[in-house]
Amino acid sequence: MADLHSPILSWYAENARDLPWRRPDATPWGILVSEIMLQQTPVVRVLPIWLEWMERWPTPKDLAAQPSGEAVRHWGRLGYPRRALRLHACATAITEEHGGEVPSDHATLLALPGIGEYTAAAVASFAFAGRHAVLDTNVRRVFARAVRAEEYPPTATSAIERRLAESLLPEVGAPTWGVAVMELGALVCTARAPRCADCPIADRCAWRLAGKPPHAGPARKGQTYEGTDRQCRGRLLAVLRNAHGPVPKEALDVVWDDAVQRERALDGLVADGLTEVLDDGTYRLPG
DNA sequence: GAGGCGTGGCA
DNA sequence: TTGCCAAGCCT
Repeated sequence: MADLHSPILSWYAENARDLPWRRPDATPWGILVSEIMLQQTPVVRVLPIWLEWMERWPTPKDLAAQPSGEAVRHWGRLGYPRRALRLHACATAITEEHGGEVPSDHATLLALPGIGEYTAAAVASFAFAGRHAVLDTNVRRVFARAVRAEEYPPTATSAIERRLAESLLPEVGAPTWGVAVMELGALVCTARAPRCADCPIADRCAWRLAGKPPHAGPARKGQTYEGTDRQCRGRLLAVLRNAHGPVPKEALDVVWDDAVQRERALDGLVADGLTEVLDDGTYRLPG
């Protein structure tokens, strides 16, 4: 395989976006928050929320001092609000068990709520200059195409992908390499309409050289949303976010017609810790 | 390992 | 218009 490092690193030096969590003054906490917010969520939607969080809660201790419901409220419409809850739990664990400092060790990060394999590697790498393979959807797609001549990576991350990513990890400069490949996947080697004309490794991309064969395996399942419990939960939680105190149940009833589904969704929100029922039967974000 | 979990923009 | 997709994690 022809070398990928030089062209990708050169491309990144010229084309990297100026994102606040990539600047030299970004703290490990800021980087951790950005990684959680960016899970399944585009940069443009994360930016304003991240800036607000950093001003409001510049350290883990600041967030831990607030009720978890405040994290959910200021999550806004980022989606997957359980992430806000887990970030709050993260802040509490960091404050109580790690002296208020974000851990630098991959295994310790992995043990924190809401932090999985990818996020642990990303924080250890980007915040602490650790040498870890960061395998997110962008990196997996770039390698699937450039090396394996496949349009898309498999559904679940495989051992083969991990070995490949680790074998490509430079001895020096692993963090920049990781973010560079991610950026290439995000801006050029995109899922739907890759901009091969702008790609620094187009001349050696196995998938392009093979004539860009379309994805062969089983169709990748798309997720429906209209009419699901998820949509219902989103509407219910939006009511609680926008209220500044407890709301009567009637205020929730009006946002979803199907009573059976509505009750199920509401019970789910309570079970997940995203909603609290008070003694008088009103609802609010966790206080 | 498959399914659940929000939201909005774009091809 | 409507699926598809976006720096995943947890059960």
